[in-house]
Amino acid sequence: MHAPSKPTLNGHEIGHGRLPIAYERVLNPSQLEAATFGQGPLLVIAGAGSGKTRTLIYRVARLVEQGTVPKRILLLSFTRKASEEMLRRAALLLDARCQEVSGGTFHSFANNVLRRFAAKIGYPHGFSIIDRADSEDLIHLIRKEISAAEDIRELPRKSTLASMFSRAVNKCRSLEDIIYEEYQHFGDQIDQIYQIWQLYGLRKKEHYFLDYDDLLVCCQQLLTSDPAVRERLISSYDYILVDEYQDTNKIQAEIVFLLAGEKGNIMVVGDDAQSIYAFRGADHKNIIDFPRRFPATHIIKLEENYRSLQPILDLSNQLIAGAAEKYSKCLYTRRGGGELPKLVSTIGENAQSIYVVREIGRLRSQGVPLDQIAVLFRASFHSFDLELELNRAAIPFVKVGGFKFTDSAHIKDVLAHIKILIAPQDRLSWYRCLLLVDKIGPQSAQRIFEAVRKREAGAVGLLSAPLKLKANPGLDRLKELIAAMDATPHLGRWGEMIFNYYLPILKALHDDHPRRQRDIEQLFYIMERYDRAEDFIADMVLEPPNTAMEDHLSVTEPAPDCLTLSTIHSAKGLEWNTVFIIWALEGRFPTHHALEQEEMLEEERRLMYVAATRAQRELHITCPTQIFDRASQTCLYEPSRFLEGISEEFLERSYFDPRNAFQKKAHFT
DNA sequence: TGCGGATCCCTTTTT
DNA sequence: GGGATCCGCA
Repeated sequence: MHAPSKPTLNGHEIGHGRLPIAYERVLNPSQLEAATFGQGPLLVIAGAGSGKTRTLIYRVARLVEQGTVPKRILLLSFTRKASEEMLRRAALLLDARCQEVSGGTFHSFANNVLRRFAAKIGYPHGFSIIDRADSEDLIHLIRKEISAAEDIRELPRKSTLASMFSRAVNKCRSLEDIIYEEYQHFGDQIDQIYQIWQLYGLRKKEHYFLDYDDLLVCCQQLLTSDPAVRERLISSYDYILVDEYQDTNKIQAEIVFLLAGEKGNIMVVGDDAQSIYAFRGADHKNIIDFPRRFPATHIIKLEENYRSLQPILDLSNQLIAGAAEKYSKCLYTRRGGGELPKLVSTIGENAQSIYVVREIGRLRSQGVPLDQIAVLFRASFHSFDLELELNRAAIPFVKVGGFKFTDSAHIKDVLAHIKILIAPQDRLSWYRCLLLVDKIGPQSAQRIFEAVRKREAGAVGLLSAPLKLKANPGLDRLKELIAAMDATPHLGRWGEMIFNYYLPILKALHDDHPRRQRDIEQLFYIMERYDRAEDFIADMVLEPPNTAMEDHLSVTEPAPDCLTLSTIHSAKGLEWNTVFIIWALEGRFPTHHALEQEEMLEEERRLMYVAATRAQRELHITCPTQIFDRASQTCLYEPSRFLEGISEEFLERSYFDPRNAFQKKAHFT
């Protein structure tokens, strides 16, 4: 028997015009069962590359084909990009109705629900969503406020505080528990930390701020406390489909449960072996608990892999077999052939980069296009040296993951000027704008903000607020900008105004302003697609462009024939002909942060598994040795523990020295 | 009060 | 190499 064939058009699956889709011809029996499943709860355990997305697409098409109103299907997935892509493919398969399916991330779904019922959660005039950086800034202000000048150094820094709070919320634990379990060294400061947490909650209320976690919590609380709202939402959807269920946390699982209602037409798809978001509270036990919450659950397993050649699957199975928790699947393929995955060690980081560049050269000469090659790594800074080598070799690449476009100072600056107009109570954005003005520091910024707030006249209140300040040309320019923006309530016109105002500031602040200027132009290009500033800002917080700026923002078509550099987290769900995993070095991957805790190590292992299963035909793992690690003050030289025990039968080991090409290597010791 | 320079720290993954 | 903080000068 053959693997089911995929009819394709431009690489995408297509149906047969208006003819019924021949599900049984294009899906394997398990996929078919999932796609055509009727009513009731369904759990699909889908191994890597087993056609999970495909199955979901066909299920959406099937439901629509059978007459379900598209809007009444709710598809929750991990990123908006993923769900858009899914619906696009479903539309190709059936027809444009599929594009109308409701969907998005849990956070964007929660946002939509809360906007509709804002009054019920105490925000009759709406709310703004703050991202992680904003939330840290707010915590920072509180931290400075409450600490007597002498003990501020004793307190955890703002990012640590933010992590503590977020973990407590996402894991549904008390702050005390989190501190005692994961931050013992701050046990003495627990009272102050708790006080900061409470003030943080208060400040958010005062400013109508919701952070990422609040979106989920408020949504869950709304569903729990208001049966009428819950009924309305339940009756809005006939079917709920959740992708990547292994990466949901307790609150998200609860939301799913609350939405399912009596009908329980809920399908979740996931793979416990690919759970890599425990650090933000994801609980892969949600998958295991699902049949308990929905006793009538039907379970389907997808184990046949259509992505990778057998040697890659063998290695992946070996990787996950070493896990403490046993996983109940084993991937197999019917496609033969393929070479053993390689583990290549080099002396130093640069030799690793040179190896990757040379291999990419070889692949290209063999006709593999660059966009079929990816380099994956644990943390985004791991690719710095490689990026230099790629530039030297004139190999174009896009980098995904890590620092985001919206994290950079100049983009945040621009967004802050929009935010003060649409949310004049937003203290953080006011501070940000005011501190950019010459001669204005924290003290003046605070006074000005309070004066504007008292006016209760929106951002233009700045023009009439009584400010006891000396003449300040910079501030006058800001006033002019605000007046002009206020007089022109068209988002499309704001870009130019802010640009003209901000450009001199940008030039004075950053010596690399040409690059930053291009970023800002890109931002305005994205902005043009929006009518309402509120929608634009909300999207920038909830779904910021994921590529790390430069010229290839995802606004235009994906850059043609370009190598992909990506964190493993951002590579989830994707696949390439050839994959390089770099820095498979003990202390880097697994990261030294994980070495002490068994659970974190297990997550690192799953991460390695996710990385390896991205490859279709070739897999190269590299391990630079003799790396001095500043954090531990030691020299790192051991390959990742996940590879150590794997026999020669599954992994070919060699040593690469750029000066005299390759040397085979029998064994590591 | 603002600001530039010196010194200390730590360096992950994402909505 | 970049933040956060401190300190001294204008």
